Amino acid sequence: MPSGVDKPALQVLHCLVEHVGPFREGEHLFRAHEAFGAIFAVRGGTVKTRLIDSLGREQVLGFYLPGEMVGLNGIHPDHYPCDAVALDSVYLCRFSFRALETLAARIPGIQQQLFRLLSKDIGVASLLAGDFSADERVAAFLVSIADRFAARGFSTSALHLSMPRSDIANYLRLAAETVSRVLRRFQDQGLISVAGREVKFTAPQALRALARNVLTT
Amino acid sequence: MPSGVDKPALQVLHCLVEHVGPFREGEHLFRAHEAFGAIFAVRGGTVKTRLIDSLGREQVLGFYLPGEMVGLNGIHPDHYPCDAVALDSVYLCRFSFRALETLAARIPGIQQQLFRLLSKDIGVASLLAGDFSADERVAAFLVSIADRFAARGFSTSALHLSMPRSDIANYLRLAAETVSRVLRRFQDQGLISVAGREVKFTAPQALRALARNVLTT
DNA sequence: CGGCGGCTTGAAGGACGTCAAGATTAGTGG
DNA sequence: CCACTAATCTTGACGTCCTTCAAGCCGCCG
Repeated sequence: MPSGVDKPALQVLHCLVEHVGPFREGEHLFRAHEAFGAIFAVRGGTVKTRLIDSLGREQVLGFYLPGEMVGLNGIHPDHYPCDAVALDSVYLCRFSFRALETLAARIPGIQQQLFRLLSKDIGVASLLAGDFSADERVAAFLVSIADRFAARGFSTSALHLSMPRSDIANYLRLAAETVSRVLRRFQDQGLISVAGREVKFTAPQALRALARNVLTT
Repeated sequence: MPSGVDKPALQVLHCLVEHVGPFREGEHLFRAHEAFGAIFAVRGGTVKTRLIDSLGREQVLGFYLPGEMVGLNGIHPDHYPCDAVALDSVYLCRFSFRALETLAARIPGIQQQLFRLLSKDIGVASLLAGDFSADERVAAFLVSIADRFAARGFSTSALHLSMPRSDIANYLRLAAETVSRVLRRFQDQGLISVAGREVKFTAPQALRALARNVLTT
């Protein structure tokens, strides 16, 4: 996770880490309003975060792939601001935040890294914030997932979506039918090839061009 | 600003504070990509933050009223991620961030406060993130501005919008014409009374009911 | 095999954007 | 004090993108 942390610091870190899992599809890592106690690094599987509003409607906030951190946004009010749900079999590293925080006071690298991760989460919301077309949103979503997998060494030409269309649609603030139609059109245009949740990139440049407006904002 | 900071700490703070201004309408507090050096507290006037994308289009990110902090989101990459522009005559307190950061290492209250302010900025984006109707967005905008003024002791029944319709529309991801139409309809429905940039709240409960879905997310 | 949930596809309707033209206001100089 | 200009704001007509509603399809598991 941190690049600028020396060896003794890493050894202290190991004391804080706890391997947990597996969580099965639909199980909760934590729930909204629970006391904030830890942040999690995904080792395997996929996690979605979501919020249920007063009318019972779900709002998908984000997806977390292997190598990414979940739960950071609970720091402020000392309780988690959303649910975290496993989308398939999920394995995690659990970091006790109390210990991490006191550690941060002693090792400047840690504190900076926390600030960095926090700030990064602010920027991610921009995928939703702008007034983008359905095409741009879906393209940006695919590119974003692909890039994050690629950063962890997975294939760059194909990927598996572990979430249903309805979750993608909800996350992108579109109707599930619209996502379906856009994927179909992308396939007809030769940009991708879709079979259920398996996606192959046949014209990655064109897809990236569509996504550019969204992701560079 | 901080409630849990004792008196000697406040005295140190005074050394970091520098009164600046006035900035006139259209003047920049800072610009995107500039080196990050300070955060600002608004003493008087209104500030908007915005981003100009590669195609030259403006994206309004937020408005800052007296008593609020601008520039926090520049912490991570060590340069400001957006422009900050005065909407009228603006007076500020300038906090050198380097000094603030070293101070934070010694006084735990400060560090917590910084984390708190950072996390708060994450949540604000939710006004834009959801798929809300134009009515809900405009209502939420008005309520949000009114509440923030109220928190500083200003009138709760009326307010002055210091930004043009186009900025409101851009911020809410709507067309300026739509904002105009919604305000007109709100007035026809007896919710508010609009005269240019002056807004009176004639049925605050009803307006708040409209905004609820947006703000409680 | 039969049912169920997720995915796809089509048709109709609505919400908002765009375009274009006025109305109002503020600011400026005579 | 008044006329003139230039933004800003409003209002209307029309088009478009996306949602909604409804039905059919596919794969999976009992």
